[in-house]
Amino acid sequence: MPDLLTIGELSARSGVAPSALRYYERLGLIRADRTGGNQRRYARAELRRVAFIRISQQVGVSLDEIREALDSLPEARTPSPQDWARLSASWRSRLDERIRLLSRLRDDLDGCIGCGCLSLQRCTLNNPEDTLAGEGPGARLVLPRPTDDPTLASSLN
Amino acid sequence: MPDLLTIGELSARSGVAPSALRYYERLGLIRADRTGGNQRRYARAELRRVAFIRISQQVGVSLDEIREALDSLPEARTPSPQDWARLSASWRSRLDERIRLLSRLRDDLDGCIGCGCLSLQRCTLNNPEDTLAGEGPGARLVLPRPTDDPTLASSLN
DNA sequence: GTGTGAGTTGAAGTGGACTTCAACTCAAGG
DNA sequence: CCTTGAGTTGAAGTCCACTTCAACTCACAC
Repeated sequence: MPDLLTIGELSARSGVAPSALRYYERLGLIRADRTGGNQRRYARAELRRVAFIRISQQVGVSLDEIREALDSLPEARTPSPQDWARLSASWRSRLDERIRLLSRLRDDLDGCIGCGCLSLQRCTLNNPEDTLAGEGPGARLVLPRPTDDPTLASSLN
Repeated sequence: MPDLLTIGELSARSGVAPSALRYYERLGLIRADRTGGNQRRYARAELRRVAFIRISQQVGVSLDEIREALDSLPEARTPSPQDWARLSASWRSRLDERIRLLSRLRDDLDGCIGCGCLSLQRCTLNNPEDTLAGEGPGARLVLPRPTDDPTLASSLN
């Protein structure tokens, strides 16, 4: 019934390096039982956690946020399919947003390639939310990572 | 005709911090003239470079690769719209690939949420290239970042 | 029992992309 | 002229997600 996995087995089955698994454990993302000789033994359920972690990273979520999400799982019992579904659904909007952003970038890039502007001068890239037209003339860059500068303005050429 | 920008101006117009602009310069991504007093003065064309850098980062390209791309621009003359178009087009397939991956993740996640498996047990997440079915029974994770482990196998439950 | 490959630890190192700091110098308005 | 905000430098620091290392110990097939 237990059927525990060694760190090497979990690593092989998840595609995550043992060192990374130990790291995840230190961060409180996964847990392991120990043998008498202090070696880790993972319940099969941990495989799901590792899967969730890797998927979440793909969506662009930090390990810290992933930990928070995993903390919301019931401790008493093995998480149910519904528990996992709830967690997965919680990333859905971020995934949508990320896809939307990249698709837009692609479209804009196509447009820019067509006209050769690329400079973001006229294309929608300038106005991430399409709502900044009032703040002075000209272009504004998309801010990929958190940047807190709302005072950008003016044209490129 | 020159109409040069100070680092503060370039920062404001690009949304990139001055420290980052200096960093880009150290890496050879952008360049600046100097005043008699050793202050940077940027030609307007640098704004395009910064735009290209930020767009490229969005696509998931490292600064090192961006530098290589920028190095392919003509040094003698100000890059033409065609030059920029060529560079932008060079990221297009990476952008497509990234979008494809995320879209697929979304679809799979939807499926998993529906069935509650999330564990990647049966869904396509397991087989990134749809071609690994022969290598032993069971699941395989998508490998988001370079991982060189082709020996993963077995089921999740 | 012994050899070997797998596992253990804490500490330190890596790489990417910047930011912060201290100690200065410049540029421009009043 | 003088003040003040903007700019300069190199070195060091930060954050994230790990990896590497040395020095051991375990587990298990023979």
